[in-house]
Amino acid sequence: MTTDTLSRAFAALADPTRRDMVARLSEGDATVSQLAEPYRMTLQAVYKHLRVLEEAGLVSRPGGPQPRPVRLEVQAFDLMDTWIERHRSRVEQRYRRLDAVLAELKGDDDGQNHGDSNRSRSEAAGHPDES
Amino acid sequence: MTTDTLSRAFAALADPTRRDMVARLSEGDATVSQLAEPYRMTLQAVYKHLRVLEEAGLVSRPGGPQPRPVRLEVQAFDLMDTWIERHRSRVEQRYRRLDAVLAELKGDDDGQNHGDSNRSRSEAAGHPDES
DNA sequence: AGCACTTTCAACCACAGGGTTGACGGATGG
DNA sequence: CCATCCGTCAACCCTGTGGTTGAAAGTGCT
Repeated sequence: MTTDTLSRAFAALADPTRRDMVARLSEGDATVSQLAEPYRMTLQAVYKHLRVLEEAGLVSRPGGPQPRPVRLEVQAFDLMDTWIERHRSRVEQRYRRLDAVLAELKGDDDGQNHGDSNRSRSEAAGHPDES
Repeated sequence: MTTDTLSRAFAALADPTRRDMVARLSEGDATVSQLAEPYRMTLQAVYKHLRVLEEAGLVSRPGGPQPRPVRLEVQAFDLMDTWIERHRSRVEQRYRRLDAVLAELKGDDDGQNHGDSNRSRSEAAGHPDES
């Protein structure tokens, strides 16, 4: 309902069937029944999956209602991609910086980390936003 | 249970709270209680989220049991990233090829698409695998 | 109009998932 | 030893979701 696009996109791809549909759609558009054919579930179930993908913005349905084609929508992928990429890169940066620090003080300190190494709780961070 | 890693990874990131945790962990390791502090839910709830992230392979818990740190695990992100990237690129290739075809036969055919433009159901494709 | 086919809606069922409360093991510190 | 904080497990509630069946629309063909 109030769920944001990113959540819906990730949730949509959390299902193997849906991922398979996306995989097949990446090869070319298809109608609902064409999509449904390989699976052992009902056409209605497939249709429901389709709705999920649609509401996640991963898929669109252009054309008047008959053999209504289903088309992949790339932009939603970009959303997830940039999200993942942003945080992945942050971690890697942190690793690089840590390696630098380790190289800096070589091997003088004891190997034990006393747990409270990161006392930097500077920003309140009381906001579960997405930035 | 029998759910594959990719499904778990996507499902894990489908939750805003979990995504926020990942975002914060990308800035540095943290303990369970440190992680829990900003949210208005119980520590146990946060712990559960943590378990989800852990079973998805997005996070690891090194160190003996005391202020057990939580650490981001980048490799799982690579999994999702490559998946997304693979299919995104396929669609883009298709678009390029389609543009090429359109350019090829410029404007001779009628503008109406009779719906059954893609009769190419050549490959059986009856395999819901992940490849 | 009538028939066949494809898409869509609605009601229902079983189960996974986010959240809670309650209690328990294990280290830390008086 | 006893208090305490942290992490963890378990039972339970409620909602969301994947799947079903059954029935309705919309369109194409004769």
